Amino acid sequence: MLQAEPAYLQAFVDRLASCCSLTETEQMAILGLPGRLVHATPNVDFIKAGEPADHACYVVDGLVARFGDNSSGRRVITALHIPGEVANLETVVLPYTKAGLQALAPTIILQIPQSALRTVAAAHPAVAKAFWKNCMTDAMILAQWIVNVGHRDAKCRIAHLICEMALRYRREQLSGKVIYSLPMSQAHLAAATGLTSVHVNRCLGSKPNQRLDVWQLS
Amino acid sequence: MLQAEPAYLQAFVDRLASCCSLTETEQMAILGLPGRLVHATPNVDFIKAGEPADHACYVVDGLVARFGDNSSGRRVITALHIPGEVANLETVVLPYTKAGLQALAPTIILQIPQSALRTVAAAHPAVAKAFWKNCMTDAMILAQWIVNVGHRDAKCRIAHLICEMALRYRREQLSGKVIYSLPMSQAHLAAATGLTSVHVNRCLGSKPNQRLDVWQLS
DNA sequence: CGACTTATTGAAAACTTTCAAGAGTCGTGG
DNA sequence: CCACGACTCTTGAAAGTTTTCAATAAGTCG
Repeated sequence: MLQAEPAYLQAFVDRLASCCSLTETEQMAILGLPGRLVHATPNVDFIKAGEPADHACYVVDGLVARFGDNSSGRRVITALHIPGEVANLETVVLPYTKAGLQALAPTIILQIPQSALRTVAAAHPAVAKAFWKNCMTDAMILAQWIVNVGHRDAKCRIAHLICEMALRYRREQLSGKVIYSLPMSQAHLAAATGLTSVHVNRCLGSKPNQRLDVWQLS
Repeated sequence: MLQAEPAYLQAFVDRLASCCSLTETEQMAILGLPGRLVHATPNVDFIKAGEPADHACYVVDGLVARFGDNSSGRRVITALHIPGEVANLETVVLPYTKAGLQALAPTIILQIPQSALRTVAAAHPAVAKAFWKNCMTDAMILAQWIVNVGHRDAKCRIAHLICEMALRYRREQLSGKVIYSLPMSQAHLAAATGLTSVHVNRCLGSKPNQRLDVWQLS
């Protein structure tokens, strides 16, 4: 397990630095984190619910979903993670997760050992604070998600999800327009919005040949 | 603003210590936090959405709800906080909250200045970690809440909320039975489950004189 | 008592799911 | 190159759930 060759983690550092000030040293400490690149197969959990995670999962490319489970066996998406995000940073303080992690499309993950993350956080209080803040930003997104899936009708849920993801992808874009790919099936969208895939399909008001997976907002 | 006379914060320390080891010194540092006791009027925001919070709100007695807002003006409960919890500990790293905080019943709040919390966290890394962990526990509850309001039918949502609160109150109880009071109106319950108050009423299968606010589970 | 909030009930309307079936897409192997 | 299987998307009709609207009872507090 060597240090990742290209600076995959630069996007993560940028994300942290955009809301916390980090010194050069602190940024280098994060960039120097060791990691192992793996491919995640779509629709197969690469982190299983209930098992301790010995590494955090940084999304290099693709799309990752966090799954919960309603009591009747249906799988529920509670969060999405796009490239540049760590899907389970909370495991640094909470090693046992009740949620599973799964790629929705072919995805590249950088596995970062917990031990390395803890070492960096302990050595650099500002980094620990940035991690904490990053986790809380994710938590605010969870709260927004509750409003979305619990208190809006079907069309608004879908529209809101698409717009939320637009905002999250925007940080990577230079121009005013946001063009992004959301490689989810309608069934995935249903699991993320608390609807059936049939109803998602109807709400999308689909005409033949309409595609879900590329969106452009101005 | 003197140090709170009785050890109101003992319950919070116990909560933190139950999942993180904290030394005597660290526990004393938390117990020694300054604070001001205030009464919160029910159904009036004591923390307003969008304003920076210069203090964290520790619930001494009563019940506090965190509110979001769906786009059509309906208020939505995204979290509940019972005595012994800090309702907005995340403001230590995220001073601007998009959520409002409101008491659902007559409630006593201990306002703890952010500056004091930051000082303690900076001086004691273990305390900072405990705070972080406590925040992430709340975030896991948010994820569970998504499953509940987004992916279950009405009866299950209500039942699940009542059971969840039972588990959270249980830590305060000595015996095997859990007896607790959940001082929410049916309209509050509706805002917490994503239903209408009319439907909550029907699901409770109410007969005359049935009371919502005291539950007993064995 | 009187004003206010909360709880209750019915009937119609709206929304969403379920079930079932058919069509389109994609990658694999014969 | 085409057939096949697996998965995704699409559509209709019936059934089920939840909301809306409206009105009445019950409870709380000054």
